[in-house]
Amino acid sequence: MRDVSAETGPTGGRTSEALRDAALTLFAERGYELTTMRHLAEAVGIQAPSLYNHIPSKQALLVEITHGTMDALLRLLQEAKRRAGPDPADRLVAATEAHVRFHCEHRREAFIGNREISSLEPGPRQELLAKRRRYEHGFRRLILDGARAGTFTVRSPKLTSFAILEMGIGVATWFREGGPLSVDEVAAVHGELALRMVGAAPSR
Amino acid sequence: MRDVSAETGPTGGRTSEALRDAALTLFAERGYELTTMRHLAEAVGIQAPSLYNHIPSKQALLVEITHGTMDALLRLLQEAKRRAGPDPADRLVAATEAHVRFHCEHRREAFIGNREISSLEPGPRQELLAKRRRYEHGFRRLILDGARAGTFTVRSPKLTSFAILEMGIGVATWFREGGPLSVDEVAAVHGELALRMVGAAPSR
Amino acid sequence: MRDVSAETGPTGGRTSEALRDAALTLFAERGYELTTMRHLAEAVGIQAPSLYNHIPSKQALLVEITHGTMDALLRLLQEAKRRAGPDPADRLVAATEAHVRFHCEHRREAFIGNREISSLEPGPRQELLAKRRRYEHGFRRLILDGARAGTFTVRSPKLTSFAILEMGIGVATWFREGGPLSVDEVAAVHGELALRMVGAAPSR
Amino acid sequence: MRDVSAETGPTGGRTSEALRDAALTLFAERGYELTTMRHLAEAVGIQAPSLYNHIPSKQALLVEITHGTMDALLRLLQEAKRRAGPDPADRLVAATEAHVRFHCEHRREAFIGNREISSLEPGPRQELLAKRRRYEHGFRRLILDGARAGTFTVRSPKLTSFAILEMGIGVATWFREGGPLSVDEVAAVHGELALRMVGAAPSR
DNA sequence: GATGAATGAGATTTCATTCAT
DNA sequence: GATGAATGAAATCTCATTCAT
Repeated sequence: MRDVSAETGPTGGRTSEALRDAALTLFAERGYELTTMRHLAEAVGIQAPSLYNHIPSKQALLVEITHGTMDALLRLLQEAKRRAGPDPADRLVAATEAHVRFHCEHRREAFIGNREISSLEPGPRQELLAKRRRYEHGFRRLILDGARAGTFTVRSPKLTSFAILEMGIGVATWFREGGPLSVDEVAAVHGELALRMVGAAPSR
Repeated sequence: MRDVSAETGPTGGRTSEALRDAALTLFAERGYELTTMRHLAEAVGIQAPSLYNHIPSKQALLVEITHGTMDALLRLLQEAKRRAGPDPADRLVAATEAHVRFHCEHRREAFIGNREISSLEPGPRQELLAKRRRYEHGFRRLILDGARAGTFTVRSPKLTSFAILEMGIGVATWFREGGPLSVDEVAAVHGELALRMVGAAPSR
Repeated sequence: MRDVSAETGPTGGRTSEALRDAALTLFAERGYELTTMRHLAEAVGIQAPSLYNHIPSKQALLVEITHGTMDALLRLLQEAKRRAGPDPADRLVAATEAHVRFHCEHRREAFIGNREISSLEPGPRQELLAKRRRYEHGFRRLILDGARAGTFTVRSPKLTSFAILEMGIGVATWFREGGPLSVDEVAAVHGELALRMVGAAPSR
Repeated sequence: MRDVSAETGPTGGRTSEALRDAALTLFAERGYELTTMRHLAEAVGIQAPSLYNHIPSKQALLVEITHGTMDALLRLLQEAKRRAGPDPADRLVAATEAHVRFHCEHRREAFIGNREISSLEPGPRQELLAKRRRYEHGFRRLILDGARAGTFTVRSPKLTSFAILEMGIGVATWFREGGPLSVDEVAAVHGELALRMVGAAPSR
């Protein structure tokens, strides 16, 4: 499950890890703007200026989190497609489940990646939005492929892929590990919802 | 469609209205924290301190926007139910369409209402979250009613209502008046998606 | 007892009187700087800008209070001397009692007149300090006269007059009408203390 | 004579000391409200925000000064009693002289401690007033003891202790080191005045 | 006499960041 | 790696006062 922070970079010390974790929690809870360097420093047990031994800036921390998250999602999407085989329905379910799973298992990352886009500086923001578009296009292609094959019936592939992604993103808002619903259950429900949305649910 | 700004308060002058509008645009674009009083003042054409002749504080502006929005949604939901008659499918479609319509027509309000919850102070935040829960419960009840009547088949009413709401909320992110899709189209697509999600779509 | 506000000027309306009274109370309680025009306006039941129909500025209000107070004290001192006759002891007692009486009966004025000197602008401040010096010199002369006549024995006429005045000023801090001590009692005690201080107390 | 600044706190650096000194001078001269952080910073030779490396707030600076002063006075009173031995007259003179000495040698502290009470926030203000009451009670007890022993004759112990304290406080207003009167002289005069006030002055 | 709206000046404080140690 | 001190920029908000109505 260390996927996301895999490319953290050179600084892999204890404190650097703790800092990243603190940032995830604090950015998710209070938001990027309201999280101060002092908050982060306190969470790690050092003084604020010492943070600069671990990161170049507060913005860099956000960039790393948001881009790391988006990169992980893109990777997961490719992986799901590869594993799922040729059947359009199988592929859509696999992709949807991977999407939802990530939003359960990396709630904070996902939450930040969606809420704090406007806190990114123009450069990183544009790049992130580009990645998001790539990600969405990946889903839309799945839908279009199924439609062309006659397996899916969709009125608007674009709206449908938006809807599938969006409802998965929403999971990060409320999902709680150890809550009434397991990751598997949520993923399965969303997989079936996606199938229904494209008109390919097994007749009951 | 003036529902949202109905409870703007006593100061109904030209400037007060302009201020509210500026806040909607700026809060939506740059976020609450990054919008300064000076930005708002410039948008209205007065000096920053003069804003305090119209609002007691920046936070009050946010509270009014977020709560006004949530109140409007709650009203719209009741209205949709009343108008739709007794059929569960009709009711769900009406509610979903109203939900989506609002998120198209009041993009800024909806966007702020979802993104800036963490910028609210504890009191108003808790109250807003309570209203959101009430809203979601209203949708879930529609689904439960349809399921009990045998019209709907759902694995998880809760997840399903979450998903329907979430995908509607997402619309506020990308919808653009005058874009390729009209409000009616988006609402219709979402209505059908909702129907499919509860297993009640007309066989094709 | 309207002595103090005798030279209030042309504006003698209901509101103007109420304003002066409110200023006395508020300046005494919160201090000049911490009393805002809004506070004063609220106390009078109008809006802040309307105050300017009654006074030219906040500072003018303070000037009027402080100078009015000091003028009243100077007048009272002359009056006491005139009434007391030629005996040095009688004169000192009469002056001390008048001093103390005023600080009981015009607590707020006296308090402000002493505490807010530094809130006066340079011009009025210097003038007020000059009046205070004149007032003190008046007392010192009483002591010097008694000393020259052999009635009083004092090590330092200056320090003694300072001390007598200062202890009277202190009364404004704690005296409360209707409290355990009457004005007459306080005045009598201070009169005797003054006499003792100059070594002219009746042998007991 | 370093009593007052004894509890300056952790930051004992050059700047912190200079800041405290600047605050004493400026608060005494212009008053707390009219002294800005910028004034303080200029006096110390740094930028205003840098002050917050040394103190948590402007108010904290005032609290430290006023409470430090009152604590010092309470200590000095105990000390004077201890040193003076059992004779009531000796004890009263010792306490009065200590009181006056402090007001000569720590004019700024004493002045601020008396004038800026209303600038304190409610909590610290109440605590300070409580300390002042304790201090006054200490003096009053001296007088009551002497009266009970038959050494003193006083009409009102309360008024008398008020008067003795008040006249000492007044010294802080005008005393100037290097002026015509030395600390010793002023203290001696006040000691004798106190003795006369309680009717215990040596027959001349 | 009163007021709503506006304003210029300014105050305290926060914050990300730098730097010498 | 860590820190205390410092800083420039800036933010929200207060305040006395003005003015047209």
